[in-house]
Amino acid sequence: MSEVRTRFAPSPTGYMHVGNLRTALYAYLTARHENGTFILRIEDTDQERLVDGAVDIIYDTLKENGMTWDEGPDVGGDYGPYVQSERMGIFKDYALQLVEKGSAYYCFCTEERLAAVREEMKAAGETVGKYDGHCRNLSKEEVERRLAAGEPYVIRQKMPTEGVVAFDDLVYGHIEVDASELEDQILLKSDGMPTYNFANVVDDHLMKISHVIRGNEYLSSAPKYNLLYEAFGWEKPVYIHCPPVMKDAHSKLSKRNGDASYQDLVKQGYLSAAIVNYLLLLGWSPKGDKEIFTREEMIEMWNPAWINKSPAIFDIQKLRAINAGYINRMSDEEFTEIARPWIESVVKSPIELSPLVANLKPRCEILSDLPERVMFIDHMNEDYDLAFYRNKKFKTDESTSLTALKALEPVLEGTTDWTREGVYNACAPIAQEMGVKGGWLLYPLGIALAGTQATPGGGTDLAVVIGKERTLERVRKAIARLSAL
RNA sequence: GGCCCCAUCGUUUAGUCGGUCAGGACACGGCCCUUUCAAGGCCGGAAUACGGGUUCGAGUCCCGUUGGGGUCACCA
Repeated sequence: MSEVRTRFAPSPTGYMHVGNLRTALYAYLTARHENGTFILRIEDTDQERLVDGAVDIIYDTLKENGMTWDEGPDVGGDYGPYVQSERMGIFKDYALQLVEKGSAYYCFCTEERLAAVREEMKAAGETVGKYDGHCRNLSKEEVERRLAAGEPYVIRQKMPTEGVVAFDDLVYGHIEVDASELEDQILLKSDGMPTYNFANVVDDHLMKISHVIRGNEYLSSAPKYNLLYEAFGWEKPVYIHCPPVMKDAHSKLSKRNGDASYQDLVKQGYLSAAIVNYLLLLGWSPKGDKEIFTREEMIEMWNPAWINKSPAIFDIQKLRAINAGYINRMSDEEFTEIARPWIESVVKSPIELSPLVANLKPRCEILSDLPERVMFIDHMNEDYDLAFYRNKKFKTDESTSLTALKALEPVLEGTTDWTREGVYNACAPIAQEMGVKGGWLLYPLGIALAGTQATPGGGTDLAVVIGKERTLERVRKAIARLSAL
């Protein structure tokens, strides 16, 4: 079996949207699973839509996700150049070869004539569409004469007039289309440049691409591609068309609509590994029930035949859950490292992060959840609602909380071992002495220290984090407010 | 509109050659645990778009209907 070579061929037109990234992932995995070659080709022939810096975004995104390419613009390779705009010289010869073989022909029709024909058809109530084949059977002599006269021309692919054209797709199976449906599409434009369809086929062949992996918007043009391979006598690739990633049931996820791109998600605090893991599962599923995988596991189990046929809606909730899964699996050290900048964006006073980590990790699904959770450390809302002290489960209210805090205050003041264990061991026995549950005593402490009901830890945990001085200060303020009721 | 493709819980999916209560995950609800909130554990509600066939038996095969997507450029 010949070598597996796949390519990711994006247009550098802006940010990387997640559908694109998924296609890249699938192409990457297909190559790696077979110990093949993964190629990056930049398709920048649409100068109108080029965006500065977009190529770097492609490089960075792929690199961030460990999707390294073996051949590409920056690393070279035996089949370059890998930037399409640098390959423009090679296509005319291939188009002429096709004319030579009778599979393509010169067309001298002007845009005006084409427009007129379209108008006529419209007027006659016919379906407007295909080129009418006006130049399909020009004599050799006439072609020679008009070329010599310098008339502008394009080269069109000559489609069969009858029968069916078929191709096989790894996910969609055998697809047949009536030859009469196919248009004599332009291969070489009047400026001598190839159309995308033509350049793509020629490039894929020259780069020895064995598996063509792309979005299923190309499904309808696949028969034409196949015909091209046949006309040249080239070996056809395995086609793998992927269904689109949808924003909702009706529209695709797209950057034009301002939908979240990969970069946006990262900015929002999603881990790139989690994003990729989620994308892997969007439209594809492995054998067992497992959902979180290392890159090695992905490569090992990958099978493109398991790609789904129908569109899949991007579900941010599920991404959140996968992200939370990744965070939970991190070591405290790893988590601390990535969480630090998010925490320090709102906590300026020097604090010991370690007592927080164990409590923060399971409470944070995405990193941007962090700031609001630790905000209270430096900026507590002093006017918090005293009704927060009411808790059904612990049978507390403003009055019992005042009692609890008054009991805790001297104990806290007398505690010298200001550690998790030290503070808890000092406070917990009070509950026993008073004959109450731990929650009755300590729930109010959390409210007094944070001014909110959702905190990254219990009352004594918070005390340790904000330090003895602030703890006493806040407890006394709480006692004052509650006494004033 | 022509052509092509698709159709299982709200979402994402499993269901390989038709044959065990249609399984998992997310979300949702409940319970347990508990110094808050989470996390975790347990339990629960939730789907084969519709109509016809074929068959002893269909989510699975066939036809139709409906719904949705894609594509019909000297764009990529």
